[in-house]
Amino acid sequence: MNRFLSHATNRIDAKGRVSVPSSFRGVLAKLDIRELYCFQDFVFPAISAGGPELLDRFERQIADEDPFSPQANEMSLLIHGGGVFMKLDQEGRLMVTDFIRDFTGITNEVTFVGRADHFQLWAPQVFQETQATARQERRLRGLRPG
Amino acid sequence: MNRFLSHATNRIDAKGRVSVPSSFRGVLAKLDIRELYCFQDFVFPAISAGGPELLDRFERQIADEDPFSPQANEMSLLIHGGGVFMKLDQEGRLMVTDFIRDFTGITNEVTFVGRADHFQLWAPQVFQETQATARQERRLRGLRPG
DNA sequence: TGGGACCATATGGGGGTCAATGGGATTTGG
DNA sequence: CCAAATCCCATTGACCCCCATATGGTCCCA
Repeated sequence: MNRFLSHATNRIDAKGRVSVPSSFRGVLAKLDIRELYCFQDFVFPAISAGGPELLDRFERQIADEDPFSPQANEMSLLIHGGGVFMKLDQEGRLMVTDFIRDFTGITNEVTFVGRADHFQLWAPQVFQETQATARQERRLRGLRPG
Repeated sequence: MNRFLSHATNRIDAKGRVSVPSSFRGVLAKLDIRELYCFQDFVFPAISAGGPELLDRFERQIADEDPFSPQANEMSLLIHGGGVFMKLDQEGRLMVTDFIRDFTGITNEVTFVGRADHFQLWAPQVFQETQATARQERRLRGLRPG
């Protein structure tokens, strides 16, 4: 598989680490991603993680604007100030830093959620509720496929 | 890493010093920056800090305009009158002067914010709020990439 | 078909290394 | 000569390499 799919919840250990699901690590290996660009999502209280080209894409978007404009300044505040590169340890674990905890509300467990070209880190209960809400809204709009 | 990313909050000690995050110091070393050019940001209540070439870039921009124009005059007022050079001590700490405190509202703690080619000093709560607002505006503009 | 060998993943923790912080001692500048 | 800035060292705590254990699943063979 070459994209991130499904979701799984893992425990954070006493040192603040959590295992990234094996299937996600497999995708990372296949895409040759050794360092994760992680940023605070613009819409949900979740951390999004993907390859460095994700940041490149954002920066190209900034470069298309006047570099001194408030909009460019604001965008940089989010993708640079709200983003960071992280690495997995040898066992494929990730440190759950305050950068992640403060923004997501994660405490003891992490729900990993596949999003095709990247994946996200959620507080389990927040993910449950948000997904349920999204499903509900979709049903109300009558856009449910199938 | 060769650019300033992410954010971190450090305490100001009894002598008014604060540690610059290790990752930022690493970038400074890699870019061979020994002296910081610090200036009052044009958009946000934050101090921006980077290498001397930052000032050079601003001055070149002034030089491209009519030197007696109001715009050039105004720009000089900001980058010269609102700027200063600073150095880190041996442990990588920075004196938090009134120049910094008055403009940012910083008192006990400093949030360091990466901005790719420079970094900023914010009052922690002001940063939180400004970033949240930026995220909100981005959402309203419907410009979410990805 | 049931038991057991084998394997992969998740989890736990020891111990070294490095960064953040605190504070005494010394120097510098007005 | 005094106050502030800087140097230097000690302490604490966080992170990371490395190895051990737990847990659950699959495959093979009797």
